[in-house]
Amino acid sequence: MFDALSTEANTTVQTVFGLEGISVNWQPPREDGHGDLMTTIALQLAKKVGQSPRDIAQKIAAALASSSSIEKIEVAGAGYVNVWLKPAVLLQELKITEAACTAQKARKGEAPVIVEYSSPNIAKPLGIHHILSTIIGQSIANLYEHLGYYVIHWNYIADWGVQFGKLSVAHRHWGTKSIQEYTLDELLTLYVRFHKEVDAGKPELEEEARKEFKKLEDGDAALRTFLDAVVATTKISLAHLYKRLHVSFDVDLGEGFYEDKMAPVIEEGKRTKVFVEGEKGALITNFAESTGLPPYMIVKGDGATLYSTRDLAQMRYRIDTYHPQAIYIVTDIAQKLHFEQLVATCKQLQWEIPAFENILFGRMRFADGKMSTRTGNIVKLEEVIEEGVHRAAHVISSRGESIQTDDPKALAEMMGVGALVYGVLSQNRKMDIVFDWDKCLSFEGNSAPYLMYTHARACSVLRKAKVQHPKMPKDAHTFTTHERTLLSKLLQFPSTIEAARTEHLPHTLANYLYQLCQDFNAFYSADPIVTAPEAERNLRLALTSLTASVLKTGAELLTLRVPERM
RNA sequence: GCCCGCGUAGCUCAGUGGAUAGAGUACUUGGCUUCGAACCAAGGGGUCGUAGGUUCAAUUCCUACCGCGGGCACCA
Repeated sequence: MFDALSTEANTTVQTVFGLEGISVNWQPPREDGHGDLMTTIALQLAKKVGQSPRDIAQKIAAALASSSSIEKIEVAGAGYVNVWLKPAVLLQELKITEAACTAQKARKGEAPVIVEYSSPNIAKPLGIHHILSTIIGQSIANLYEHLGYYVIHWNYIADWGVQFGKLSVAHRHWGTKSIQEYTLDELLTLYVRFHKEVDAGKPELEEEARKEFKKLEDGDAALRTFLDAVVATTKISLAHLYKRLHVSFDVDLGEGFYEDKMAPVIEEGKRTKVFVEGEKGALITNFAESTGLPPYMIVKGDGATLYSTRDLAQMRYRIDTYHPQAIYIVTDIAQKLHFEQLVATCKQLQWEIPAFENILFGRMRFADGKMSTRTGNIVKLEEVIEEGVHRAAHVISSRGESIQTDDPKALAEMMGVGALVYGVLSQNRKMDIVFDWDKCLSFEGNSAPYLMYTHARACSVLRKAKVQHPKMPKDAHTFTTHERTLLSKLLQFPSTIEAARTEHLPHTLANYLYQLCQDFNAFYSADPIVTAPEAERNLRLALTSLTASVLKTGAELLTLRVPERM
């Protein structure tokens, strides 16, 4: 922000105090009444320069007072320097916010960023907890894309493993129809039945399932057909859900894809002695004691492969095929160790891997215990969405005449899905969440409908004024407090999305949008817009229009949608 | 046992090496003859888990402890 001022201030401080390489850390003040920008540079320099913070601050203020961009500068408190900028400077700066509302074109020739998220299981409906990886991942991918990165949205589908042996066994024993005809719910019922029978005294079923899966691994054609049918059923259901959530993928390779890509990796590890024999004939990697990492199993004692084997093969495949600049994998915190071991193993294999981060989020659980697909103790994502849309429809119909939308059904969808998604994205992803119907479908206060309402309200003002794209005035005599507060907030949009991308924290954007709404609504109720004198009217309409653009852009980055009427 | 994350208002959560720690919700009030009241404005409510340490300045960084959650070889 404000490059000209920054340069001027740096030069000033360096000259006045004879210091090299000092740069002034300008920040937007946290509270009103401290100007447009503030700095604590005087406090930081006090010891180095051997003067009191207030004296230093006074000297900086005196030197900068004549700057062409500064309207007022003052020293406050222990030695803060607060700056008020001239209206023309602030209005000029808003152009950067305007530009930030348009997605940047992908930079040519730049290596891709792979974002892996959602990663559902096959043959089971998505549970409510799947919303976390799905939405957090999509919003992070959106941020990268908006800021000009070439992003590969990657869905790593769990379509391999002993669970298919179990499913096949369950189908053979208790199946009621041909495999293609099952719904996901029915497949889940079969899976739950399997575990019930095991627990009820048929442990031999487990062994049967393992053998069944071994047959699949050995290329049994009938089982392959079985698996393909189940995958097809699952994908149809997923596609439907992803569409409602505004989530999309470029690649959706399953674990099975890596079946023939693991052997070379295992060979390489053996040859380089990175993989060594562990207990019961298993193949493991040991790490230096300084890493604090426990051994990592690559191949089981019976020769079967694991998650880790496939992830190594996948790493190799991604690097060789896409040459990505970064790989980000969005998973819950329980997988942290696994990915630390994966990266450490890659290093021991001397693979040159790109920037890598396991983007973690907290666990979701029920107030009365864990979610478990084994027992069927699962709240389905789709039923939560349906409930949200249902509740939204109820709110809409109860408002009767005051509703302005011409499509209540679409609005209910937008609100119901939005409430759920906003609930996830407005809090720090690292926090654990206890599932609660009312909490995750909130329509009040800091929630999706508040953003939607504010956007609809801003659009309504522009309709009333009969202007579509009002131009931001080049100058203004003065600002009201509410104009200035709103304007400051609008200025922060570009740095907010950049920080949300860098830190992989979409909730910082959600919180910013919420504050923007608060500032706009306070401005709206204090300052007349359409009926104001011409100069004020032009400025206020332009601020209203820019607020609407920022809200829409920001919301869409979070996978939300906002209406023009509601 | 070892390792990781979290602990902020009654509840649900933001936040930061810096000025008086903020929202929502709940409670108490005020504001529609005026651009959308799904809104705005005002009020009460806090030993920022506990104890030390570093710093001009710590709720923020470091250490220990307590509480909760997770992980620690044949699941993913």
